[in-house]
Amino acid sequence: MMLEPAEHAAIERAISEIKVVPARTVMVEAGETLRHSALIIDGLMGRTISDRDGLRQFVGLHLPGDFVDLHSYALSQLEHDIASVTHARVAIVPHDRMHALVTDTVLARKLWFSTLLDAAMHRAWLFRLGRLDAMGRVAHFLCETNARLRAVGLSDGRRFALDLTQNDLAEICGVTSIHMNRILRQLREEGLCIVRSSHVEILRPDWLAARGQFDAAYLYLDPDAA
Amino acid sequence: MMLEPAEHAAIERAISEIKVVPARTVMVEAGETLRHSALIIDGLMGRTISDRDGLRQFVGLHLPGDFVDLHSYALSQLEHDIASVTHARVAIVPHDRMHALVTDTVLARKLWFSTLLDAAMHRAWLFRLGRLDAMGRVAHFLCETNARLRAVGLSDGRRFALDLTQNDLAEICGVTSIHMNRILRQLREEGLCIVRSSHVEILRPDWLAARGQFDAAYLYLDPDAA
DNA sequence: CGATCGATTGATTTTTGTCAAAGACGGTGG
DNA sequence: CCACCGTCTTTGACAAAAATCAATCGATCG
Repeated sequence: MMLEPAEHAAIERAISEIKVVPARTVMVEAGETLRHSALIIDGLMGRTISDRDGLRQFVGLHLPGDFVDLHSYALSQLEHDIASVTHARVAIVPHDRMHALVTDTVLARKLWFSTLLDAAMHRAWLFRLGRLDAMGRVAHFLCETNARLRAVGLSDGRRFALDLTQNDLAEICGVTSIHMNRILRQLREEGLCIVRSSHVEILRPDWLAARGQFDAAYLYLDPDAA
Repeated sequence: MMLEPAEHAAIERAISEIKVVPARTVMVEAGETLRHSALIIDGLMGRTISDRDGLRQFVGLHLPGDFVDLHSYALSQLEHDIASVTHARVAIVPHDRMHALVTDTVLARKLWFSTLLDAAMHRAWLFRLGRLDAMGRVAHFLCETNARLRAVGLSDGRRFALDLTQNDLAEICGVTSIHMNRILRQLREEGLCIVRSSHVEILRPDWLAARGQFDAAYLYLDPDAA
């Protein structure tokens, strides 16, 4: 989020506790009244909406460093669940301490900005689900995740650790897990990329980006990232 | 947005001009550097992302009263287009005048809140595209639009004017216009609702909501709306 | 070692997209 | 006033994509 050291320190001071969340646990349920937001220290967390049969659609995936539910500060309740994917640790920032933070209008704008980035990512996901076929969706998601992880030093641009099951990927891309399995095999057979549980290797980044019609503009990353 | 009269007046004073946008015109192109935001006075506008063949995916639809690209204030450029659907009039608010507005921290929070509502709607759209079949998507969209129009007095809960072609609906729901046509016929034949260009009549609001698994919570509307 | 969870595969059905062509409708210019 | 035109809607036949059903396989864990 490109915070000044002083801002970073201010946020750190606002942390009331560190919470450990086991893998595959719902941390926040839709409709719950919230009095704090959470910042991911490590692990993966997802924002999910369930249909009437309990089948989930991921509407966002959060990496270490992300403010996972800053939205709840202003909304006070969320219309989706927040669940861990892997084992995770989060820093809890009570909303009443947040009030103090946002009196700094510069920091307030940065926090606002970060929620706007979430919205921009939502829109990219809408494009993905609305206009791409299953393989395109997977390609797009992998490119996005590669870019995001690279921005925080967790990918070298081709390989990165990613602890998602094929079922998780299916819930992200809006397809069945069986179909996801076939798509991953195809990607492997066509030499585009290799996706294993916990690890991704992109063999042809440019081809994959073309297949997923991926353009990183919506991530608003530093242009000079490695 | 539940503004106080004084806040409303402040925003009105910030308007620099009223712009007329003909139907089906791109007002803002992705990547453009923006120095102002727009508030819809009348007409429909959409936020769209095009694929490489120029096929569009709507990632949002804006009604009169909506701040259509408040996001651009903080982002300074957008990663999607903003285009009119019908003929429209918008009020232009220059970003430098916005700076003055957001020194009022209460108003700043309300503007922030309104962008968070956009994000919440994006998430509902993600659910729609990711988990619902074509008929469910249409049902969900119609319920949403009915609820939003009702909130601003433009629907009685069953009938409302809506100037969208079947192709627009298709671009919103992520299906082909041919398939959209078939879905609308089915909805008509099953007695759920009648969609004509420019007019929608919902015959069984509860059935339609069930078919689209629609729950208005994400709109954060006043509970006591008519 | 059995149990469980995730990955994998084949056969089949359902949904949706594609191609091609008409029909309806309003607006425009002759 | 009417013929023409473009846009939107409608329909049918067919192809492609994805879902569903039913197993099997493999690894990990108590």
